[in-house]
Amino acid sequence: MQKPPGTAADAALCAKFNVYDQGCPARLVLDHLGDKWALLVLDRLRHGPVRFNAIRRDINGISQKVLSQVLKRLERDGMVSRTAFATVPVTVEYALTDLGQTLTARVGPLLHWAEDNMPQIRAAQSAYDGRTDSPAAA
Amino acid sequence: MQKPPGTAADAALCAKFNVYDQGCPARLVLDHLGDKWALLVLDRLRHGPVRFNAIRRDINGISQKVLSQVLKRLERDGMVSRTAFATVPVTVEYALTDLGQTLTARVGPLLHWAEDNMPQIRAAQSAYDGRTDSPAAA
DNA sequence: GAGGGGTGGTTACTAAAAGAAACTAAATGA
DNA sequence: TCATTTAGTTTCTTTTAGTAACCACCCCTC
Repeated sequence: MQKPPGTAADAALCAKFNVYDQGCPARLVLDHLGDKWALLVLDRLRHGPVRFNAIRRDINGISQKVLSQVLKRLERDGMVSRTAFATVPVTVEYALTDLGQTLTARVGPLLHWAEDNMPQIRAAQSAYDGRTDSPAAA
Repeated sequence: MQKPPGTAADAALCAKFNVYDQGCPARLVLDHLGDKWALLVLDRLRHGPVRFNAIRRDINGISQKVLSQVLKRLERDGMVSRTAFATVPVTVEYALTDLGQTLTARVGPLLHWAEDNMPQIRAAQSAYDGRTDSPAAA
């Protein structure tokens, strides 16, 4: 056993910008960002404008309802623009705004990280599940 | 009105690593990453080891249950290490693993982005809510 | 020696969200 | 005539998230 850790004084490091605070506006944005679908949608739009059903087909498993909700939220937050074309049937195109592009630049690395580190994650999971004291080892 | 957009050919750009695919292992990780609490916990651990109740106090609004679940998941995925000390009462310390640190390096910018771009987001929300055709303008 | 507080959780209950499937409506193609 | 396309909405069911209470353990004060 190691010796007990230092208890306090590190909380001060998180005082400048309180994403940790419930009332902080940044927390409201995080609520939208902390959503796997939103992350995927943002990344899907990275290469240019995409139509509703194209996104739906590409992001395997997303429902129409959720996609509709996510897009509406992202549009409201100014990250995505919605453009309707007078075709028949109507064509709706979603694209990243300038703001959305600066965000997506930070979302991409996160998604790539998951892809690049799958072996380590898999190994960690196996090790964890194989541990005698793990909940998985019943 | 603009002219209709190009329909296909852009789907191929997303073919190399399919985070978009339901079965893809990276998608499973994304399911954990796409969680506001996980993002906050990872960021909270950035400055060094922290104890359970310290995280709980700092991350305003998180419940014990959720924190417990998130930490367990992050530990299983090999991003966080859990160390119990033989103090009384028992002290449990959570810290980022090397893997977790490479991830947190990408999570931080995302959180900072939210903090830095709040004015733009607020403005976009006001503009959206004030639009005559917006759902908020009933 | 009876409370009050701190440690790190788990368990039950409930409120909110996600997911599946059907439906809208107008027009095109078979 | 019927299926398909467009972009969604509506309804219903299942899953998840969150709230609150409780557990055991020990220290300290009163």
